[in-house]
Amino acid sequence: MKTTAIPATVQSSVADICRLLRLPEPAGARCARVAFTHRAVKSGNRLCSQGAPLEALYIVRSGFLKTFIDDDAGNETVMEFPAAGDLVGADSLGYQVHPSNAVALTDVTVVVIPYQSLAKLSRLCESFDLVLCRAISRALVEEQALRTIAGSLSAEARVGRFLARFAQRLRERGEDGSHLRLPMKRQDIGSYLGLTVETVSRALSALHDAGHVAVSLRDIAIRDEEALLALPKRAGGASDCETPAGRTGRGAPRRNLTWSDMLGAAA
Amino acid sequence: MKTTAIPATVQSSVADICRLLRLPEPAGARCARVAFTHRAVKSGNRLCSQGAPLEALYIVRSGFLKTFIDDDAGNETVMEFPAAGDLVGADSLGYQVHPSNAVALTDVTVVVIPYQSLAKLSRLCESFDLVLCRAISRALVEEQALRTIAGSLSAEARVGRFLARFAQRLRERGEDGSHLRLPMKRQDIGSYLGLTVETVSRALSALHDAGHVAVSLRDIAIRDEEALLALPKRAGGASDCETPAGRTGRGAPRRNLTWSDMLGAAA
DNA sequence: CGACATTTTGACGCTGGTCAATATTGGTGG
DNA sequence: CCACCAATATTGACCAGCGTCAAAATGTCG
Repeated sequence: MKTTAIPATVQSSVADICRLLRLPEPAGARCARVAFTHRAVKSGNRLCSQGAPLEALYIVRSGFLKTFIDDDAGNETVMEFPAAGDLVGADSLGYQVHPSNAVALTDVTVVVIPYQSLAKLSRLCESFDLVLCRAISRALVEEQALRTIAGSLSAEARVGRFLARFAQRLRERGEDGSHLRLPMKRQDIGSYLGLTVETVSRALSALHDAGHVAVSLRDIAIRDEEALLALPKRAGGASDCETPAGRTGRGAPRRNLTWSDMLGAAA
Repeated sequence: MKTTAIPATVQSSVADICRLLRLPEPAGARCARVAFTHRAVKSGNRLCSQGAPLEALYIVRSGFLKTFIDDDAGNETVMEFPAAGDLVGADSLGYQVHPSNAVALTDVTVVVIPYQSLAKLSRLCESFDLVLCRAISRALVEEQALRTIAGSLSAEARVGRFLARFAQRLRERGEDGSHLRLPMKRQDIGSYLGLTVETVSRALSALHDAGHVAVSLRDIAIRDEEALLALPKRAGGASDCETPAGRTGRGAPRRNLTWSDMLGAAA
């Protein structure tokens, strides 16, 4: 939960934001003037609600959230689990109201970018919008990647990828990644992956029994990340089309490339 | 395929682009100077390829495309079917290379927005980037909506929604919408919805037999759009939680709100 | 310690994936 | 114009993965 290298001020500059987003700062920019306030959200509280008018974008500084859509029947579909450095509210830019809800799964702090100030920013800080574009673009790719795996992988493989991806995101944020504490319920994971609670639970048990992870409630220890990513698409055959024997060969040259492959090489 | 109200010039202004995207033009803008060239792509040819360096964004003027991702095993996952007014290549902005392929399903013309000129545009035409942001944001919401239906609806309901959505998109572009000619194969629809070819075919036959549509190969006549959108989530129960009897009641006040609900009211 | 939420495990059935065969279309050349 | 072929679409039979229902186990909070 530590926000590496970003001081605990109550305001953030454009440079801070780019660092958080892990995107290069726009070229010639005297954006130093502009500063954005922070906001704290306690665990369980909402950051924004579906149907509410668009007021601001948020960039997470610390903690975890869950964004979801309530359909007409009342059941929710989880869209993302934003963590430090993720943009929240990007989906509302194209419309006048928020299409989704965001609640804090842990205590959270965010940088607030008021919607009104976006137009002003275009003048004050050229091509700051472009940084936003790139951040939204990334969210889009993430969403596409998720649809790819949800559409073609078995339940166990989806859960495996979810865990590996979560660990990778922790690593990107400077944490260990070999041990993780999930901030969300099984139900949320299921909704996120297009599965039921029971299936998620069973998949976790199976991965545990196979020795790929050690599951104790929401505490997960990653034992064999390779294996998590090499789980079969459907049934029967070996992990992939390549890798004739064994299971991807233990200590193969590639490390955390697999989800990145799908995302197509980060900038 | 007529590009309503947009002249068949070989260049487009910023205003033209906003009209195509169905987004309001940025406020105070002397963007008239800037002009973008067009490009024609014959049916079956590629607009851009996965892994290729990012060179330009495209906005479709006429025709249909298919964007898809090839995973390591060689099988493709269809992401979108861009039509007139849709942005192609938005997913590449956040990275240095194209994460996806785009091929023309029919003869296609696009407006080319060179990547290099995006930075220049920020100066010449303030908040043009913001228009882009909103277009990408819409794509993101579309993607989320798709995951919602793919994650919770039955095969038949997915195909029904797909057809209704396709008809709606034609209507948004000034066409009839009661009769449509699909530009893509069953296989593509299946990949798009997370189903197999056979299941798509069966679903279409079922919808045909139920009288909701008339299917003849790629020519589809929509007979009861209400019914297409009211198909059951899983199995057993009635169409929804509401609507006690019948099937959503034939000629109910709502028309093309259903997918829009999910998208959360267009701007 | 008791009420409740979350997680796990079991049994069963249906949806939809898989394999296989046939039908229809479109394109090409004789 | 028709024979021939590949690509696409449809249909059928089979069965397994996962959703559903039900209950028990474990954890959380007042």
